[in-house]
Amino acid sequence: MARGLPSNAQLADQFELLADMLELDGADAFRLTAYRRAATRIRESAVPVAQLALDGKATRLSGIGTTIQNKIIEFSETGDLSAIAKLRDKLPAGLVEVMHVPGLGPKTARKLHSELGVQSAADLRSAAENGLLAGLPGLGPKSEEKILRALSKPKAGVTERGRVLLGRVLPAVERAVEELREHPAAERVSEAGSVRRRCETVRDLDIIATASDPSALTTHFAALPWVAEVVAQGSTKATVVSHDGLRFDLRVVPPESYGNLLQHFTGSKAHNVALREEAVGRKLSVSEYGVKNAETGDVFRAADEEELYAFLGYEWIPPELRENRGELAAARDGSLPRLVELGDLKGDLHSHTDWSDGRGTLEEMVLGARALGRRYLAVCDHAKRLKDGRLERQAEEIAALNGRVDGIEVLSGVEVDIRADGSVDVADEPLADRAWVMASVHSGFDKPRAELTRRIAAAMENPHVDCIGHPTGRKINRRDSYDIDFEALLEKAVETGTFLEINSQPDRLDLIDTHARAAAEAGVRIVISTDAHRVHELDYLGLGVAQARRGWLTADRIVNARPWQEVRKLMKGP
DNA sequence: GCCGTTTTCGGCCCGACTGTTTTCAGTCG
Repeated sequence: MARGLPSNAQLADQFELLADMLELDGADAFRLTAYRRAATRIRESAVPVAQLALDGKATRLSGIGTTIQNKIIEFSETGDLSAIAKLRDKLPAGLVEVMHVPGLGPKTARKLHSELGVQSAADLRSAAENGLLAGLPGLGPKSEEKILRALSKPKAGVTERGRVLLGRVLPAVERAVEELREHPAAERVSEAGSVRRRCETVRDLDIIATASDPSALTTHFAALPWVAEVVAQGSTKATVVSHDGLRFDLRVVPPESYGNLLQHFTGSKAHNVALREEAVGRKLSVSEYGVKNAETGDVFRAADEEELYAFLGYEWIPPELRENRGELAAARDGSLPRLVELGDLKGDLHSHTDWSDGRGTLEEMVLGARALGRRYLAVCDHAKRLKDGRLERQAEEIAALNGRVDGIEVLSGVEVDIRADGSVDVADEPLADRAWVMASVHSGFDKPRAELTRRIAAAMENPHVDCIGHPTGRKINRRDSYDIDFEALLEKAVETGTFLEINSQPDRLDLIDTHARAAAEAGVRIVISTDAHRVHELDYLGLGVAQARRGWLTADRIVNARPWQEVRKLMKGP
């Protein structure tokens, strides 16, 4: 892999900047859409798009044609885009931040520039404070006030603040849906929005319902015991905030268009836009209220999403796939994957106990796993905490536990550290005695790409290492992935027969969806495991399954969708 | 700028809300 190429994120940022500046310049709106769509495609790609472009293969990604491919090459080789440089001569660079102030857009930003000479957010603030805005055509005192309010909020709308981990909100939204279903006026109730798509973080929680008495349901909702604040409440819509700061939106909709509305409010936006674009080609106009035939004027309303997708010529698409990453084409030709489900998983291959940094005892963890229906549990305490014979003593205790606990098999696993030189912190012989070995990087995250890649590849070469734990090391909202040549590691994983983990911890979910998909396509087998450190964390497995589903994974790619005896056959030879 | 179940040219999602307007432009999701 060539060194010093721009990352996908850097490329995506360039094209978004280019689109913003073109928009300020008054360019054709469809060009902007094209650049923004390409930016998304690049950002979500699991492989380095700069390299793809240099190889002439970036045009294989939908939304990237030769013009954009050439711009990727230009940026990769020169570190700059002449198209952006040209626009910088025409427009002050600070105008982009003006345009991003909530409530403002390109047109208003341009007007502020031409009429008042505003060149930056700072200029905008002083213009507003001096009362200069209200005098402009199209703007009034309310706009001025709104702009000042937006500017006083530090970086509103730019940061990831306000997004909450899926693992935190999922129990809350499931409880809310349950409580609504219990009400006599409720008919159908479903989560919607990003939580239904199982995005790793979400902002608001959307719920869609039908009811015999809509206002009775919204009233019931606003009065639930966990509600701290009722932001808005009408007969068909209510917005509330829970005591722990989660914002819920309930919409009660007519039963005959429940399918249209649930589909619309589940999104994603990109999925809906693509769906509607495809429909336009067949003279159908799709909205949340129905599908209108442009020629006959007939409106099709769907009580179910299945009917809606079928009417438009698709299989029903699982919400986790609705990100405009090829699901529409697959649903049209009947080639959607049959996604893995929580019920497919037979065991959990990564857990900790109080032998290392876990909080539960060996027995508590095992009984907890059994209670959740797991048929096996690998205990993978950190090797560095199992020195001086403790590794062997734990194995004896695990054997004893297997003797007296029925219904679950306890595997004597271990989690070893991958050292800087790629070796692991347990010698071959004791490692060979363990039934299951996870190897993870726990230090030196900021080392250069080549070094980290070599390091993990070396661990994969170890004949006792079965699976790489949390392969990219990211922590959501806290730490980026470490810099690795992911493609090279996929090749190495296939070559050595090493599995990769989807770690189900709410702030890890590592591999992420796009990486997991690329791994499976490359032929790598995936382990979905909890990395549980306490009994209740054994329940996180569903989060890992959700991430796997977002990565298009089927049960046959998942190692622990098999009984332990079959897993052993997939593992590296003795 | 991209793309092809009608297209290599001529299209490109849809509706609500806001603030400013007397019929609409801009912004947002």
